[in-house]
Amino acid sequence: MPSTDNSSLALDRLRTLIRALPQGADAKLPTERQLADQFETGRRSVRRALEVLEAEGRIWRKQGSGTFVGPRPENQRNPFGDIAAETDFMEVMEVRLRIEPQLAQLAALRAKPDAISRMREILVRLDESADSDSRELWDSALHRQIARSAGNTLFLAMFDLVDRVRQDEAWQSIRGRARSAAYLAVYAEQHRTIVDAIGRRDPVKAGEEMRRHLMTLHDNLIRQTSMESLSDVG
Amino acid sequence: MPSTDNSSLALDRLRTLIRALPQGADAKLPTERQLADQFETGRRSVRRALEVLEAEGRIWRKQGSGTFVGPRPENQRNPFGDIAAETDFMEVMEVRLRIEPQLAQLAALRAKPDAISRMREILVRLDESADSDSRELWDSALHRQIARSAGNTLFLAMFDLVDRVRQDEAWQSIRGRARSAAYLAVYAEQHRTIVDAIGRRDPVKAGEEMRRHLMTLHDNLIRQTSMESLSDVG
DNA sequence: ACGGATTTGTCCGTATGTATC
DNA sequence: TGATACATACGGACAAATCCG
Repeated sequence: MPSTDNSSLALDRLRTLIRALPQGADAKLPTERQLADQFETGRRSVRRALEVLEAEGRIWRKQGSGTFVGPRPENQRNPFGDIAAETDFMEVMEVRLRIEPQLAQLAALRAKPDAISRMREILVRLDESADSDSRELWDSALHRQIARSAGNTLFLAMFDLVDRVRQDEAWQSIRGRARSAAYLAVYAEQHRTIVDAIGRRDPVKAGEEMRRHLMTLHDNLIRQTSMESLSDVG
Repeated sequence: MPSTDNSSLALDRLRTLIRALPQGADAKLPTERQLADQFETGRRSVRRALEVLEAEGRIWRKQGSGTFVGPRPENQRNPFGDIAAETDFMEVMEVRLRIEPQLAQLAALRAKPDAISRMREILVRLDESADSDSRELWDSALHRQIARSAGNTLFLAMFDLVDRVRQDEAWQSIRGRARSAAYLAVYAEQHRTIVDAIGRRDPVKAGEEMRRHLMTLHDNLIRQTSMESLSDVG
C-alpha cells in the first residue's frame, strides 16, 4: 500500500500560504526546514512542492538566500530585445565557434602589450579562483579581453551580445561543474596556449587554438545535456 | 530555469554605470556597500565584479580611499580615444568580411526552398532597380535574407547590429559613390553566384563567393576613401 | 601632530538551498 | 523518510589605509 502523497498536501498548503501573502510584496517564504516542520512532513515533500511552484513561475529560489514569491527578477538589461529568450545553447555555441576565433586572430595582430599582460593577469586570477562563480566571471573576462584587443568596437559590441546570452545560459555549465572539474586543467592549458599565441603575434595559431578550446567546451556541454536528457528518460 | 550569478549581474550593471559616467573625469564610484545595496546583492558579489574591472584596467581601488574610474594615475594614460569615421567604415567592412561568409555557409546548409526562391526574387528586383536608393534597399534585403536563412536567431541579431551601423547616413554617402555604374554588373553577377551556390547546397563555394563579393566592395570603398584623402591634401 | 571617521581588504559565522546516502 | 555533507549568499567584525578637521 503506497503511503499518502505528502507532496500534494504540502503543495496545497503552500498555495494557500502564498495566496494569503500581501500582493506585490517580495515576500520571502519560510525555509524548507521550517515548512517541513510546520506541515509535519519531510523536507523532500516540501522540496517537491517547491519545484512545482518554481516551474509554474510563482516562486524563485536562490541557494544560500531563500525562497521568494513572484517571478524571478529579470536580468533587466537587454538593449537588443529579448534575444536571450529565443536563442538556445546550440545557437550560442555555433556563433561563438565562428566569431571568437576571428577575434583571437585580430587580437594576435593588434593587441597592445599592456592588453596582453592583462590577459596573463586574468589567467592567474582564473587559476586562483576557487568557486565556480569566480571562475565563470574570470573566464568571461578573459574572452572579453581578447575581444577588446581585436580593436574593433563593432566586433566587441557583437561579442557582448553573445556574452550576454551566454551568461543567461550559464546554468548549463554550472550544472556540469563536477564533471568539468576534471577539465579545469584542460581549459586552463588551452587558455594559456591562446594567450601565448596572441603574445607571439601568431594569428593563425591563436585562431586555431581558440577554436579548439571552444570545441572542447562544446563537446563537454553536449555530453552534459545529452546525459541529462537520458537521465530524464530513465 | 536560469540561475544567475549575482557577480555577473553586478558586473553588467557596473559596466553600464561606468559607461554612463562623464568621460575624462576621474570619477569616484560609490562605496562597495552602497553598490551592494543598490544592486540588491551582497558585498562579495560587488567585490568580485570590481576585481574583474580592475584587472581590465577600467578602474583602480585604494584602501581607505575608494574606487575610481580609469587607469591608475601612475601609469601613463594611453588614450586611443574615439575612433574616426574612416576607421568606423573599416570596422564595418572588417566585421562583414568575417561574418557574412559564415552566414552564407550556414545558409547553404539550411536554407529552405522557399527562402532560396525569395533570394532569387530579390535578385530580380535588384536587377530591375533603377535608382541607387532602391538598389541599396534590395541589396540589404538580399544579404539579410541570406543571414536569416542561416537559421540562427543570435547570428541574425548580430547581422542586424552590423546592418544598422551600415545604414548610417554619413556612411551612405560613401556607399553611393562606391556603387559606380561600372561595378553594378559585377555585383549582380557575384550576387547570382552566391545564391546559386546556396541553391546547390555548396557551403564552401557560398562562403568563398560571399567573401569575394565583400572584398570587391571593400576594395572599391578603400579606393574611394583614399582618393578622398588625396584630394583633401591636394 | 593627533584622532576620529570613512573605505577597502580580510576573515568567519550563520542561514539557506542542493545533492547524496 | 530522515540524516548528513556540501556549495552558496549574506552580513558582521576587525584590520589596514586613507582622509579630514
